[in-house]
Amino acid sequence: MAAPAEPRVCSIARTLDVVGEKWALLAVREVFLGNRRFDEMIRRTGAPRDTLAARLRTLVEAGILRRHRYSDHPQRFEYRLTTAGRDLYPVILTLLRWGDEHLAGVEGPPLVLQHSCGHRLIPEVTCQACGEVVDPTETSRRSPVSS
Amino acid sequence: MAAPAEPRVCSIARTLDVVGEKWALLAVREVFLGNRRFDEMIRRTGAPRDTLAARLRTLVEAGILRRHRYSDHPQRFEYRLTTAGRDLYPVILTLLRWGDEHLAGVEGPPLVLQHSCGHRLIPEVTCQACGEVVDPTETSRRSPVSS
DNA sequence: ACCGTGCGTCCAGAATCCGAACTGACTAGC
DNA sequence: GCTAGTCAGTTCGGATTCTGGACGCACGGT
Repeated sequence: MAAPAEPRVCSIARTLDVVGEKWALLAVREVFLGNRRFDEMIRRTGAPRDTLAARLRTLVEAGILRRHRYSDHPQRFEYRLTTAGRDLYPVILTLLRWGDEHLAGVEGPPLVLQHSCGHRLIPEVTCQACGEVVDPTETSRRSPVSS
Repeated sequence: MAAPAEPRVCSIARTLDVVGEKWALLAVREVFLGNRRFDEMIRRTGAPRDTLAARLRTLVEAGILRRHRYSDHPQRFEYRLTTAGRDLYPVILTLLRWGDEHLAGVEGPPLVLQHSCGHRLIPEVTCQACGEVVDPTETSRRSPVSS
């Protein structure tokens, strides 16, 4: 009986289950940029209202966003990042960088970030232990749990 | 005439147009892990064959994967990363890390990577200019193109 | 000739996404 | 008071996309 080798259990897959749906990360992007309200997100992302509403629900359920009431009488909510949501910043940044490098038109990157050190922010992924920039050829797998 | 404020032009959105579809990044993950063949990817990702075939096509069109013939007579192809594809490694790593931190079960991360420096790889996103770990509170927007 | 493997395609149904219109609770202007 | 406008969604029918299962085809081994 040939082992069916069921789908790899993996944090990448699990993360994509949560933020991999269309518009999810764009909603998170908007919150990072300070646009926390529904209609503003609709305008800035171009998502259908319906879809955005569904996405925000799942992001709240997943603990990435938090619904915060900013008006009582017409009940109005805005969406804020939780700690887990803020931890998505590296994901956003690496996506941004890839797009800047591989899809930027002649006009260059449409959104440029500035780091507090005074320079333009160019995000790099480094090894926490040694600080070196990480390259696929310099990493290997380490004894997984067996399966 | 209220400005409709059309969707933000943004490298994140553009990147997601290319790799944001379901299964796309899992296919790329498999190639990073060395599984370059169709059936192997099917087994390891759990994607439907049809969907994977479509995804591989778009990834090839997008210049992320390259089809490489490894057998002539039964024409057989495997999928290899292009330079642009290898540049997705940071995206994969940040997704992995987020999942490890926020979705790992009691068993801990199912996939552990080792860096050539000898330590377990824990990827961090740092500023190319100053080397500091990047925090959302320490970045700001820099003169966008106007819109 | 027959079975198994590798790499897909084809198909029909299910799930999801889409845009536009609508609701409901207000606020601002006249 | 009446009309407009804003905000945060929901509802709706139609368009897309995903899904799993069956099928096709070219081998290779026995």
